[in-house]
Amino acid sequence: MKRAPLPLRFAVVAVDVVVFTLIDDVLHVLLQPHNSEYYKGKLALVGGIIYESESTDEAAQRILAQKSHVSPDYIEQLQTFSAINRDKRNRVVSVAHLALLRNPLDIVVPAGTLFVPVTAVSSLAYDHTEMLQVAIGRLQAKLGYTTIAKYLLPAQFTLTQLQTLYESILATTIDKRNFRKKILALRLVEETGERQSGVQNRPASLYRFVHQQQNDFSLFV
Amino acid sequence: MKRAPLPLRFAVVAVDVVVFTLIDDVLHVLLQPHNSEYYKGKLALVGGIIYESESTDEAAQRILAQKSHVSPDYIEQLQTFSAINRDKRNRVVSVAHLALLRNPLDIVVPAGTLFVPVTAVSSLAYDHTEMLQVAIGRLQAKLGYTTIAKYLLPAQFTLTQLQTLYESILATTIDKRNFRKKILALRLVEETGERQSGVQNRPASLYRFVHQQQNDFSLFV
DNA sequence: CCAAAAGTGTTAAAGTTACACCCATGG
DNA sequence: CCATGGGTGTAACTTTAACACTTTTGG
Repeated sequence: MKRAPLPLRFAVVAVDVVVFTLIDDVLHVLLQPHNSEYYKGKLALVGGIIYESESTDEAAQRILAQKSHVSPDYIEQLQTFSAINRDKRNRVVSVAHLALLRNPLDIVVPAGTLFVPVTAVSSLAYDHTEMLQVAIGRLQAKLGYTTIAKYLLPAQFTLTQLQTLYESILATTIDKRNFRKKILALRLVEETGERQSGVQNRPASLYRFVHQQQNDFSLFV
Repeated sequence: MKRAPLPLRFAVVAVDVVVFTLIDDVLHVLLQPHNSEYYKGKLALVGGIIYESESTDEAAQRILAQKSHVSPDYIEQLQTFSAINRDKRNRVVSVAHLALLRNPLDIVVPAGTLFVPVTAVSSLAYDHTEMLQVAIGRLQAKLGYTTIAKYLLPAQFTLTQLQTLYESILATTIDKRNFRKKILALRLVEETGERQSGVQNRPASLYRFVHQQQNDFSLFV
């Protein structure tokens, strides 16, 4: 009779965070040089081991702050990655998170840490390339039925900024008139009464997201 | 200066599985009496500790087979639950899974284990009530844009069976003509050429799901 | 012939798509 | 006055929603 394998009593539970932000209307992800002997020369998502005293969401926040000085405007759990050899050193089960950051340029990140356009990311350490793919898919999907975009824009923004965000992240183009009709008809945003200044063309009206959470519409058919 | 807390070196990583199945067109969930000193008298989802040699998905399959003799037709990861006191005995991080089972009546489950209509479930052990809620929400959402329903129906089924499945799980009613038009227009299913037998009314045509995965339509606006 | 469920079409309303020009501002 | 991006309406088409009767079978 075969002996049953042992329960995994000493699992390392980690979190990894895919932090997205917009720089010049282009989606960037926060990356760091990994600090292990393997995967030499590769970049990795920001991640680390959870403490006894915190949930994975709390761990994600803490690790982001400690390792990258980033304090995201939004965070949610993405998916747990548990392939046996996903980390070549130990058995590590990692809970991946998706985070969004509004003002990347206000942050002084540690040396080596950087924001990379997602289209320019080549292969990352561990299974982080897969995590990034899952995160991009999730962000794209959620743009369609939530107001998650608000965590990538300033408190006040123009409808053109909002449209450009959608076009950039979804890699499509959208008709300006139809986009504005839809967004306004759904009452996702409201005018602040203010307008742009310091532009050398007609200043656009500034909008804000309406406060109550709105997570059940459908922007694209 | 305050000492930093210790990394969690001895986390227990568990899986819990929400197994859904249809019995008499009603959604049921697989439950077992828990076997810990706490939560006396409460039912719990099927769950257990992962092995060193398996991913969480593999663990979910194994634990289901061992503890409930169930071999599901579909399984996916749902969400990871990591609140510090979610298990009163130890720090346990649990990766919840959603599973679907086609033929519950073919299975002889162990004594105590049972399928309970989801509407009849009261409070479960641990955070399993929350897991069940998340699972129901996920299943409902996925009915709208995937062919996940196929894992709850026999290989051949009538359009009425399919519609009843939707109505039952979504707790709505649907117009028969509109439902059939939509399902057929999307080419989600095709006629097998066979018909019902042994019914004392006009026998319905039997359909099967078209093979290729279809995960990007929208059934309900 | 009766009971039971299967199967089928049309119309009005709503929503979506495609498309082009004038407006306001700063320099 | 020019360059730049802001802002706006309509018509064709597609999709959705509402609605009731005839058909086929077994008993």
